[in-house]
Amino acid sequence: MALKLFNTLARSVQEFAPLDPAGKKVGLYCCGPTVYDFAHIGNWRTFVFADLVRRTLEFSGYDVKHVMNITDIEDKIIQRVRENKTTLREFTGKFETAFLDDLKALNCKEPHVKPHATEYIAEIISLIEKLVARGVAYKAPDGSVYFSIAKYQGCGCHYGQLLKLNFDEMRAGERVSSDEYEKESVADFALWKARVPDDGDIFWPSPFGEGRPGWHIECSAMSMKVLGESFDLHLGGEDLKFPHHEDEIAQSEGATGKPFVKYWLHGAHLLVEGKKMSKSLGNYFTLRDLVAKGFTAREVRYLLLTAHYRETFNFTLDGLTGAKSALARIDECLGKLRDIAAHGRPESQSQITPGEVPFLKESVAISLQDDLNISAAWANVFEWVRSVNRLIVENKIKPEHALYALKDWETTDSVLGIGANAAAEAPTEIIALADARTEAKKAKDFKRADAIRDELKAKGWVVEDSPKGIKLKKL
RNA sequence: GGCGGGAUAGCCAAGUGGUAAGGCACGGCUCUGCAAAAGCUGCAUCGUCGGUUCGAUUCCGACUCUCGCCUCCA
Repeated sequence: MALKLFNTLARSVQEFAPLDPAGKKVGLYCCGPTVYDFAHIGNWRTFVFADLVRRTLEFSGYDVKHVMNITDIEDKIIQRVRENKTTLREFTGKFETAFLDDLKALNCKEPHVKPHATEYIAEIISLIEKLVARGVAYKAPDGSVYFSIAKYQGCGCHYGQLLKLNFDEMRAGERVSSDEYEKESVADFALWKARVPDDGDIFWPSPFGEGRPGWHIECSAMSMKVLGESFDLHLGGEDLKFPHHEDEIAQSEGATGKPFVKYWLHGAHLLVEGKKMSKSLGNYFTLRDLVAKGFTAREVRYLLLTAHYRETFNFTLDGLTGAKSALARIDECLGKLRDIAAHGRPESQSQITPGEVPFLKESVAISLQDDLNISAAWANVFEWVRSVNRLIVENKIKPEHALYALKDWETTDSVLGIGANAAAEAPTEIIALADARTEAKKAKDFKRADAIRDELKAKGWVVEDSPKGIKLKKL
């Protein structure tokens, strides 16, 4: 079964076929962060989605080159650099580091290439020159360079590939009033922004005069430089369809005359507690905020991965608590398998073959190949967990079966990226208490045993009895 | 105003023209000294109104509500 993905260009689910004639190499570009602040949970949904796309491609056997840009020059950045009386590099460096730390905490695979806009000024300038030479860009009286949509369309190019555009019906008035630049047409967008006093020392020389790149041009310049003039996949949040991605297409195809990207994938936004996230509503969370509330990045990743990427997802704190329980169910099952694999169960008399332990990786692969149906994939996982638990109860899992099941899980998890729970080592004080409880139990002093159990719970540890002894788990 | 998504149990969320996956929460049973974990088990006719059909939650239309883009935005 082949991988199928929803291509915004076609507005439909299509079978994925890479540009590579050998059908092996895949170029993947995802619009990265603009580093002016800590990324919020909505941003993370998109990056976790991108990670799932990459992992699914790799799981399907493709050799993926994953590129994610870091936008380190932009209006808001300049404004904040000025407000904070710092330097561009220092300011953006801080948030880039935080971003990459969080990305790692969420177990997102690191992109192979992370180009910075400020390191691609030369490529950006040469791309703009190409557009000017082809007559689809012009220099305005204010010194900025704009992309002319009319000229572009005049060349027979199609502007509006990702969505239906109707300029007559658009709220053009608002655009004009909010725009301070001297464009020929309201729909035109800046490729190069002329230096203004507020920019301070943040500018670069260019054949068009001192200034800085516009917002969209960096992605065209960097993606084509790293992945070629035509590449396979370009991802981003749904809000980027227009104008950002549409403008990227125009700039790129306007310069090269070649198709820019074969498949465009867009991730939907999320709501938090049923409402649009906003700082004033108090439902605006960064990953750090959630960690401070006692949740783990692993739980956040799981929760972000419970819904289909094209559906608006309602992210809630209750949902995170539920994620903790759901993960514990998986961890519990894996822990039992590890115990069996490690110690064996000599009393097991069953003559089952490994084939009786259900396969997981195939069913998950099939679910994900259907336009990343992650919800169905989790259903596969939990059905597997129940089957395995049942076999364990029935004493039908031998060490070799457990090893086999764990291997199957490991392969499956290479695409889910949930990983193992960081099993906390109990401190000696806790172990001593647990031992005291065991002694009390032996003496049939259950009152004391229960009191110790409550004490352990108050200290954040749960003690479970089993035929093989006690087990301590961190709450 | 233009364009595009949604509305499925207490919550989150898949899916299908033939009476609805999975997770969380909740109830019952088994196991347990009691728990926990685990197993078994119970819990929805899919926003409203029409239409097509032998039959619709699934297709079509209308309506209501809701979210997004059109302006910086994941």
